[in-house]
Amino acid sequence: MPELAEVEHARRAWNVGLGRRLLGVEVSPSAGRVVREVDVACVVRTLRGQIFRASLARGKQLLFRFGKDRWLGLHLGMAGSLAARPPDHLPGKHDLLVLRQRARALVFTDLRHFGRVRLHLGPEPPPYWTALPPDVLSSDFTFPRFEAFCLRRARSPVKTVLLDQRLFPGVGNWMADEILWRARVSPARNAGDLDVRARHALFRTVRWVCRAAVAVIDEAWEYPPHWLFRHRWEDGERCPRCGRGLSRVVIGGRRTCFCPRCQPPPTRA
DNA sequence: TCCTATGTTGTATG
DNA sequence: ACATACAACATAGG
Repeated sequence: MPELAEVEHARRAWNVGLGRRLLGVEVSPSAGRVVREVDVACVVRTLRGQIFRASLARGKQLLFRFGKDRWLGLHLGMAGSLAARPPDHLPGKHDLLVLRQRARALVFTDLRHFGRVRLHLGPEPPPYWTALPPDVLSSDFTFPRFEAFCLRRARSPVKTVLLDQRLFPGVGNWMADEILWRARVSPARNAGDLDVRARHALFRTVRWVCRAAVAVIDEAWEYPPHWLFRHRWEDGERCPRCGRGLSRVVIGGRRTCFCPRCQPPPTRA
């Protein structure tokens, strides 16, 4: 379930092992697609015996440091998760990576094998990491930058633009719907056609939803009933704000749920 | 059997 | 070079 908040949750799930040594490293024989750009033997050789030193998350990207200069990059794909298990954990079918410590096993599970494992050696984080765009909650996520990006993607539906990780790292399919619903912007409207009110609402709401989602996962672990999240998954549900029946369509190849009353579609000229 | 699913990427087209 | 659109990837569950 990896969007921004779940990725952050995954990072914390491994933190229980910080400061402890990796006694063994196991890569599942079926991890071929996920461990596709690194040699399996190299992963084992690089990480085994090292102490787990740091964990970082940026958008949907995760980075873990072992020893002084060994970095493990993870992307959870569509259905990946991280967990700490008992030390004698027997790897399940989709446990693609298991890092053994004395007191626990740190496990990367990926049911759909859309995730990605990377490796980097050096005192600094890998170049791709350093080049990642600013977090939406950082001070570098500015309104002018947001506006310029909307202009660049002027002919795309705003729903599609919100999924662009170069500007909205961490925003995924359900978060994009949540943002648009709260900002009262139709997902079908082109990014270049947004009026100034809609642009401000979106800019504010992107940050609000990202912050709130992390807080919810941290505290309650369940999104409240007044979130669109709880109502977007099947046909026939009602808008938790106005009670009108929700619409479900496909935009840019992705399931999109919105309220036709709160988010009136663009009127065609 | 067919459809769906919280994501990215390669390729084709304009 | 840039923007846009979409099939493809692998798997499980309804």
